[in-house]
Amino acid sequence: MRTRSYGQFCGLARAAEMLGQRWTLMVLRDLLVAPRRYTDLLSGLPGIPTNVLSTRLKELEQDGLVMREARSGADRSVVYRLTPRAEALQPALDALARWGAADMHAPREGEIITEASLVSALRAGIRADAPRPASRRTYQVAIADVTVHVTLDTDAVHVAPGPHPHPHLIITAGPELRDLLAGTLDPTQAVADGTLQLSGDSSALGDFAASFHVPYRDEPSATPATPETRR
Amino acid sequence: MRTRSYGQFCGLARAAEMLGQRWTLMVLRDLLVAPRRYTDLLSGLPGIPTNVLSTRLKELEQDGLVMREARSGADRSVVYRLTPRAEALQPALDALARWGAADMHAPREGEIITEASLVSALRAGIRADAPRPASRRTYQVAIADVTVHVTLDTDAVHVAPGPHPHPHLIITAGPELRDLLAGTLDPTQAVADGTLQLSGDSSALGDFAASFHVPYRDEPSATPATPETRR
DNA sequence: CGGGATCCCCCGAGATACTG
DNA sequence: CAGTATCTCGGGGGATCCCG
Repeated sequence: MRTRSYGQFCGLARAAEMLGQRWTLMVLRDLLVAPRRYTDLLSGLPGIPTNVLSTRLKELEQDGLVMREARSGADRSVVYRLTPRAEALQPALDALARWGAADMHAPREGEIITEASLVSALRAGIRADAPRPASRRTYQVAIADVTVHVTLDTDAVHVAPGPHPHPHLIITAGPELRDLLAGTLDPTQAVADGTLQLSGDSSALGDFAASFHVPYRDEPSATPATPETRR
Repeated sequence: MRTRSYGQFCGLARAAEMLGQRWTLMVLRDLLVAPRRYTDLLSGLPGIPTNVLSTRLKELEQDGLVMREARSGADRSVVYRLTPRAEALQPALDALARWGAADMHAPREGEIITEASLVSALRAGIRADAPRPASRRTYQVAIADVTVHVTLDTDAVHVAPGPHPHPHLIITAGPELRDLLAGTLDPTQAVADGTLQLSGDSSALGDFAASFHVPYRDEPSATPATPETRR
């Protein structure tokens, strides 16, 4: 049985009817990163009950947001893939993610970072107005056990899961990467004190930092030691 | 007791934790239009149980999204007003509303149009790239029993609830206004067949139509014989 | 009359076990 | 691997009641 309608001829109400169920946005976030199998989704969303995931996938399929691809063959796996209709959610989910990130400073007790959460955060933070580098640059970003890669093209930014075969620069960090995206973490100092670890062409870090921006709501008053300027 | 966390360091998860409860987005939509009293919200959201509205308002207040203003004085009314933090949701809710409107053609059985839904739909549909008129134009838009007004300034578009004292043009329509926003309703023909009723400076209709755009997902090819198909 | 609080019922979510 | 089955429990739907 589907959730009751809100009874209004309203785009936001329609969206809320399709997306408002618990875990639905998280499932879509994961599928926006890449098509996933059932168990991929389970492991990427710790805490989701299996019956709830099962129910959500059926509802999303019925709403025309998810396609279920049963692969017959060697690996009899089932892959869930977003429809174009669901992919059109990207701008809206990015806006929501930016809003939610505006007062997300550090992980709360027990909060983890997943591949999908990192890709989602970076995609949401791509600045349209960023100066693009003269030539393509590639990065690998690692936090804890998740790795994603970023491509700075001369005309676009791409974020995708997994490592990059030949990145110009490998950035290894912790949740403090959040501050780098906000512009409240001085890159050179962060490298100096080990918050950020670089491997490769360190000079490419500036282009990376300039390509993203996820501001905090109330720019925290400069920490005494680091009077960091913000944009 | 608040809803459980998703356990991830993720802006979208934070947003979902604050906004994902049933009716929350609708309450915020109404408050984005104007501060409201408890009974205003009840009447603007037919079907919401009073205990749910009460609970949502408390949660929103605790999350720093709503301020409760108890007016002592002649009218001892309580007014709920959004905080700046909640007003920052506007772009995200607009994006969601556009997405939800993309396959919202006609009202489903029993669906109504409220003041907040109309203001919200128009605000979500403001095109940033629209040509602005040489001088300010004002409109009053009426559907069924709700009336809102629109101001086309030379550098911005404003949508607000209620009538306008001296509109250049009064537009009276039905849900087919949705098709006008999508660009699939020919204004001159709609006026001719009574779908749109104008009162005032009819020549201002073009500027109005050009200022908004809420496309359908699959743009239905302009049906030459029957311009209007769905209802 | 505005602004809720209280009650009951039931569905949906959480947790876990089990199966094709 | 990809779910279904079952149970419990909290939260939403709906109606009514209460208080200043």
